[in-house]
Amino acid sequence: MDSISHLRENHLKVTPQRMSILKILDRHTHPSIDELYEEIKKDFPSISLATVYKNLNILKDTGMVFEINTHMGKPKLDVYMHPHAHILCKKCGAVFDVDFTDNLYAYQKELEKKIDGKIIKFDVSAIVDFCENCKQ
Amino acid sequence: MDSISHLRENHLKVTPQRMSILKILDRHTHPSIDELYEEIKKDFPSISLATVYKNLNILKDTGMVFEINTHMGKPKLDVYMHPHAHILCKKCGAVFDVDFTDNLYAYQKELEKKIDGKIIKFDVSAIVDFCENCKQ
DNA sequence: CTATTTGCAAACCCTTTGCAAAAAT
DNA sequence: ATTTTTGCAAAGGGTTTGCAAATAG
Repeated sequence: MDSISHLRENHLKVTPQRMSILKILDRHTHPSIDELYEEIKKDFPSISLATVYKNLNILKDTGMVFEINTHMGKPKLDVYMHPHAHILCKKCGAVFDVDFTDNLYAYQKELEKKIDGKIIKFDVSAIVDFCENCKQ
Repeated sequence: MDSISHLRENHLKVTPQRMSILKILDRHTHPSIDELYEEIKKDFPSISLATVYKNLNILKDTGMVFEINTHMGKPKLDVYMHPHAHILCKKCGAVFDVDFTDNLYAYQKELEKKIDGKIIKFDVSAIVDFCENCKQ
């Protein structure tokens, strides 16, 4: 579903600042909050950091946006897309997306059976010493 | 490995305050930092919150202790034990441990093959609307 | 026209830091 | 004897809040 429909469904107004946040997060570069802020300022030089925080909180409440705990440095931001896991590089701090596979879906099913309930979000991160780029 | 050996290996002194933190985390009740602080004060009424923070940072650096991002409310604390995943209850905020199974190990192997590297920590959390206790 | 959002500044945490005294090795 | 740790108080930094003006629906 596109961002605008998602906002409308949640009775949220479509403001340029809000759309800019979503557009940047849709790149899936997983910025930290201050990196996002710097990026938005390119389009909205006068945007307030408070506006960014307020929007992030609103978008988190709808489940559209969430934070990734990297266990090192600042948390990174992500927007919802089809189920995916994250690879976190300990060296450079980058976050990479990886798809779920049958094995992971099978574990999810196993868990749901075990707890007799539905998993509404499955958060999977693998921390590695070096990523592709850091291996050089 | 027991806590004392782990501390010695990392050239950390075995202080009563530090041991109290580890003893409490070993219960795997996943307290937040302030819940941990309240708990420690039962044993050390005069302990400083700064001491708790300093110890948590030191213990995180060794990989012994880490934070769980619950995506709601404050982060929770955990100590290392054999590979396990977490179930996070959206209703009450509680964190429960669940074991890895073959399916999850298989996904881990798949990922390691894909990235041609070793996963040093595999962080898996399932968020549910209600836990056992909240279903009532 | 009404309700939400923005931007600013101030307030409010939570976390870290500096330092002297105490404790561990 | 040396080094780390503790506890206190102060500083720091990220996040939230209140409010008037601007904007979206």
